[in-house]
Amino acid sequence: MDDLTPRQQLILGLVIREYIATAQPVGSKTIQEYGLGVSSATIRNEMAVLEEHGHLVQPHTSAGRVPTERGYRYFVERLMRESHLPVDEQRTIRHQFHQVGVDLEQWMRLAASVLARTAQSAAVVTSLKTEQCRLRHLELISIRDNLIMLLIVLEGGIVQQQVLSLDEAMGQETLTQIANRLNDMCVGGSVQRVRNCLRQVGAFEQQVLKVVMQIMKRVDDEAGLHLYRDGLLNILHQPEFSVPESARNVVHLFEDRTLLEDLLTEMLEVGGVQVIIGGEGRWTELRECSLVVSPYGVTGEATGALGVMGPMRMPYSRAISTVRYVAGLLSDLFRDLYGGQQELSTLEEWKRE
Amino acid sequence: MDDLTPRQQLILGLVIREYIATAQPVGSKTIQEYGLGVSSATIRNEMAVLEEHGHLVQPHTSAGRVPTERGYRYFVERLMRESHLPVDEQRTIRHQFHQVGVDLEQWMRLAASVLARTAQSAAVVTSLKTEQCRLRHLELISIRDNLIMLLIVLEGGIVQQQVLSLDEAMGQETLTQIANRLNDMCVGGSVQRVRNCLRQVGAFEQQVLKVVMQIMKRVDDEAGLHLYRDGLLNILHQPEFSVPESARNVVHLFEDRTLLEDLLTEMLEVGGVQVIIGGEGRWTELRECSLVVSPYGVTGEATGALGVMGPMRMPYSRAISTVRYVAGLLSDLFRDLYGGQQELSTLEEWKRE
DNA sequence: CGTTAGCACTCTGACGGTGTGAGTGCTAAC
DNA sequence: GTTAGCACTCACACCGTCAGAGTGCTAACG
Repeated sequence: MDDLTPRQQLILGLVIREYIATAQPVGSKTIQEYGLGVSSATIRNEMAVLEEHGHLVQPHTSAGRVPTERGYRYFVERLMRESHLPVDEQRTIRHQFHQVGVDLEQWMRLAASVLARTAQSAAVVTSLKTEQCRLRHLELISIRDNLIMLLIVLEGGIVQQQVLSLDEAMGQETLTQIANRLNDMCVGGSVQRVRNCLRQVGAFEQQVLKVVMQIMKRVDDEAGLHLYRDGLLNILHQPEFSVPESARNVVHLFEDRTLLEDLLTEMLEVGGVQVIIGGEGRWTELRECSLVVSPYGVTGEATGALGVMGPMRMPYSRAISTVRYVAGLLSDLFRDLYGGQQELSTLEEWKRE
Repeated sequence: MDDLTPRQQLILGLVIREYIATAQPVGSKTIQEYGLGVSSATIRNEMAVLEEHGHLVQPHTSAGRVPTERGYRYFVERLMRESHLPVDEQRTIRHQFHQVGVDLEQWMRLAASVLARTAQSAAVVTSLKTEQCRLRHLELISIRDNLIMLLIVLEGGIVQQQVLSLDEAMGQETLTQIANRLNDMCVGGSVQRVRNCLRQVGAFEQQVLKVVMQIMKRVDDEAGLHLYRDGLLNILHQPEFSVPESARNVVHLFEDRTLLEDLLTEMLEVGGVQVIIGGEGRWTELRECSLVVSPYGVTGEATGALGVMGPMRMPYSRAISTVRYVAGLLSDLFRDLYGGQQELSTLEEWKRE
């Protein structure tokens, strides 16, 4: 059903490229100027066919053609040649990441900023979500009399904190001893392992471990997910958002955490760069927008998603290569943190069973 | 120079209130309907005077009047009666804060959300900045072979992390010992105190302490400042931002960290709720907007700023009472964390001198 | 049968003129 | 000092017109 003649493909590709560049409906004359060697009438005929197939539409009679959702989809999947980000841009980006040192939060913020700037779109990056998080370290710090801070470091450098109030005051030394004991028992373990430790300790320790489990569960349920955003302004410059109504719509999309979270976490299931065009029927909220997203991180250990958002009329090729490159770069950086460690800790787990 | 007759004040107040409510230029007839007992001609005369004084302007001849920056300023300082947030709203807000438990980040995020919702504006909250931060705890955690994480807890629960790579691998036990030793020496101290410890330790410890100092300095220089934002959509609904150009302008303001940071940190100098109307000549970027901001936190220990942003035509009374209430609430919450501790730690510092 | 020149047709968007209504400033009377 | 009355000024909405872009259709061509 979706078979177009080579000439139709060529014309469809040209129309889409032209429309992406100009944001104006494309007429047969314009296409003729590309030098296909046929008259505008022929191109009109072909365009009429493409319209029948649902790849193009006219905003009104006697206007040029505009790509449909389906047209873009065909373009992305069959007409576009995948390209790589120019090497000098790659170098610039890598350089920026190396400059900030080893800091997860900075990385993700930078990733959002780089994506936004390079793809000239709005960018979103989720924080890492561990497949099933493991405890790396636990610390109890006295804040004052009966207030203490529980600090948890998870595999891969995620730090979580929680203030607890005690019934009776405890000194820092006592707390450190308790923390050391709990560390010895639980480090490297998942929520289940921590639960198993519950029976072997006193009442206070149980209380602490319960909070630890609660936090680990929260991280597992991605409730502690962070969202780093940047470049909203870039897409507000696009002509499709000069109508206040649609501008508000896109700002809403971008501000609403839940929608983006749902969308991005769903992307974790499949690998590689995904392109969502105009909501693709499923996400009615973003019928005007397209997204290019990709998971990143270390499969099976900790993953996140990142992507760019723009109008349907988006320079897909550039967006895709940017997203792919940044996702790969971030993954490499995190692999250095997780990397060898992963094998070691699963080995440990396996031995104890 | 700024003395208006009581009737002029009354009319100015009514014009501003009406304009805030309707966003339409206000004519003499409209004011007459408030029942002042004078004719529209009289009101016109008074309005002409107010225009001479620079409190009102006409967008064009034969249009109603619109308040100027100066008019709003007069209104805020002399005509508006300060009110409190209704008790039931206060209760709702308090309830939300107590529900999330003790978590700085959640508090600030919630504060932004509450401000945005209650004042129907865009809201900004900066994270806390310690006057001169003090080390509360320091931790070294082995991540793998020669990668370790340095974890620093500062007075008031601010946690900072940094990954370090070592020349030679070190076990967790060694690291813990080193951390304990450093803790004993430095806890409770400022950057200066940490510097004093440098001479008394070995090469590796020196390296660690240098990073600690670097991070503490960064926190002192507010470079690690976080910005929590919410409610951009609220102000995009305002008619003044239906022109794409000004919509972009306000999004830019709201997205640009540096500008907001500068503005908010400047507010830390003075206490109480500040109102900035149309940039007040100094901030050309926000000539269309007004801000209501307030510092919060514990004076002399850790402070931040929060506020709302909207069009000049802003319901100042409600904005001010909201900002004041939320700032007070956050301060109270933090005082519980810092509170008694403050006296204790300054005492400690003093004893050691 | 595919291609093309020619032509009639349609629709948008810009332009200009007109009329209405809101709101003003001024003046003269109270 | 206040007010009624009036002339005046704009913004804005409403129309009709016109040019231009682009189409679809038809008939002729190779």
